[in-house]
Amino acid sequence: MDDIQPPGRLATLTDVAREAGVGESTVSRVLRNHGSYSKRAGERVAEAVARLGYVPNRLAGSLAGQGASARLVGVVIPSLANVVFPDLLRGLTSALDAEGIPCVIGVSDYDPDREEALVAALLSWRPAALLLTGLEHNPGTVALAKAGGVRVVEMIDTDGEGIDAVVGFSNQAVGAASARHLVARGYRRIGYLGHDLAVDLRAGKRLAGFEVALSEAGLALQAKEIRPGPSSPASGRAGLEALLARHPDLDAVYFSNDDMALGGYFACLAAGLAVPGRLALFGFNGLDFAAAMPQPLSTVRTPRLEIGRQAAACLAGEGPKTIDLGFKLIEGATA
Amino acid sequence: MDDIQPPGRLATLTDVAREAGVGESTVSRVLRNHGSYSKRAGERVAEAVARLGYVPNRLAGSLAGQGASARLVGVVIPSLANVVFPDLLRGLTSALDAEGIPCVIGVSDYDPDREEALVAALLSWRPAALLLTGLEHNPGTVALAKAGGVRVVEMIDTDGEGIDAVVGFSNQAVGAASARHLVARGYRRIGYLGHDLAVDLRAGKRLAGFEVALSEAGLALQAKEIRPGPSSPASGRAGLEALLARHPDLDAVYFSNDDMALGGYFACLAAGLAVPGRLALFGFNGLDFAAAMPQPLSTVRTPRLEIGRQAAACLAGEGPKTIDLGFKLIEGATA
DNA sequence: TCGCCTTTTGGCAGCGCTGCCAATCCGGTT
DNA sequence: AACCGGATTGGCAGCGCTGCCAAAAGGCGA
Repeated sequence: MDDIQPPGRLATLTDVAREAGVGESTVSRVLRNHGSYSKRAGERVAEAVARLGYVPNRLAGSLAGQGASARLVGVVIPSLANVVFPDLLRGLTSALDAEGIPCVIGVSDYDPDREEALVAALLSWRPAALLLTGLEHNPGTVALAKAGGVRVVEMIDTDGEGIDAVVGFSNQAVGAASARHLVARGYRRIGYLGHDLAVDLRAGKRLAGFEVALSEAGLALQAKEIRPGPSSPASGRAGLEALLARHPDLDAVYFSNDDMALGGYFACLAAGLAVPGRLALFGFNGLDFAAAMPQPLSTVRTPRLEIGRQAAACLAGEGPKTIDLGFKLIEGATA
Repeated sequence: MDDIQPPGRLATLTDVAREAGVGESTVSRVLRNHGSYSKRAGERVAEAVARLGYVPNRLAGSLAGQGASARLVGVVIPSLANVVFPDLLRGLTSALDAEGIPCVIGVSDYDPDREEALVAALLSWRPAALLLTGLEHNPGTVALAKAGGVRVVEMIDTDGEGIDAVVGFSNQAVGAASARHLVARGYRRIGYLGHDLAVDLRAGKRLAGFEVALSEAGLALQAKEIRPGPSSPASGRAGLEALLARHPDLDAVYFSNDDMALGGYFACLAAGLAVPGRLALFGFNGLDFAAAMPQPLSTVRTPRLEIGRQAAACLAGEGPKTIDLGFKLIEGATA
């Protein structure tokens, strides 16, 4: 622990070997607990490590090791502003920490070109695996990922073809289930309120599934309000007010997610509209606050943590694989 | 782009040099745009790179380079469940992406021992800098960080001594300002509702500042309810119900953060308590939903993104430095 | 055409570690 | 005392790249 380094230079494995009076290979074997070594050697190395405050250099280790890939995984997510993605990371890190594998993250801001650049940047660290969000990528991204020679896991969305492994649920099915729920409850004049679909493709898939199920019931969406920018309660509140101003006769609104729905709920409270008597609200994600509302929000709970965990478990595997973790419709009291 | 690699082996800089008919050093210079090279050499290298689908190996690059530190930063945060930390990461990555520096993250779960382990693990990647949360760490963590020879930036909290650079705001001052606001508004029977303080030390500092300011006004906290586990709207709702059951005479409640306050607000709505007439609510963080509530939440807005950005800016700097980014009291309509 | 200076270039050591291989050690046999 | 097999050990090449240096190539005025 004492700082007896020659200033400016960190201890190396060679220093440890000298200090412990053993060979480099022995130190390496002891530190990785790989191969056989005597108890005595183990002790001397441990002492020397403590004395020098040695921290192994994994850059060198990974470079020298078999396959030259690092015990790191690269993760590209579109945003950190939407709780969904931190939740995903949460599941991931909880599973990966157990193995001592850290995540290197990149945030694409929903921009496919940025995603491609991030994938290239992350691959340059020779990660053991690459985790992407969604199934839609630039051709260049796919080419890079395939050529990179790493396991690729795509998270969240199962509606389409994956590069390698896919872990998530069907957004179309979520939309369809949501629509069927509203129809079964007797709602007929249904509107949609969402954030930018061109950007959040999965929200678009949900809406597509929603409309299909609606038309199967002989209904059609009465109104659609798309707000620019990311989803948020503020956007949901303003959006619902705008939607109702244009279509006061709606009896239910399907939101692109719970954040938007919370804003919608606030708009109803502020305007004194009875929920769900005057207007029913239906969300998506099953965030924490949904259950704490005076009337629990009707929504669909997605297995976000579990997706992260399963994605981590997938890294070990081989070959293409799709894991559909499903979702759970929460009846709630707003629809 | 075509996949003409000898199977299983990724192209190396030497391959590119051969393909382009130039020396390795020239390729290196071209790729890093460092040193001088002819236009012709630049073109030939660019072509070879494209032809081979070459992705540089930064493990090797960092190992060979000066100082042998990687263009990576290590980040340790206590949690991903609380929006605050993703926001911090958001600020960080937005600033760092511009420089092409990715973050390697570790999540400590508010456990100092885990934090220490993560710091050791991250240092083994020889990051250019280390970003920690808060000022309280194990002695071992501090020793590692100091010996690691990297710039250390501690984020969020400025109430205490930092290792190197510190970027954040004073949690004590936040608590004091919150108390003064409630006192000025005429509230006298004030309670506190928080999540686990032993774990979230910064919430504890806010409460300490709050109580000091209260006593300076000749008042004292009437009741304190601490809920185990992390903060959440559900915990806030259950907590407020418990608190009011024990102390029905409170006229204001200070919450450990906005999530808890939102739960409290829902509890009031459900119980038909007028806010702030019957009970005033005061939060912390200034999250997005606070402004969208029918009555905007009275809270304190913290510069989370800015902390991340400034922390990134700090990495370049030298020597100890403390940046207090302050906070903003949002009057709102709930207190 | 020649010499001189600047730009451009390639060779090669070495970053810190791991994997391989051959050397050494130890305990029990013959 | 010589021998044997397994456990333990150290030396060293090499992972892919960068930094340094000396060599080669141009440019230009005399």
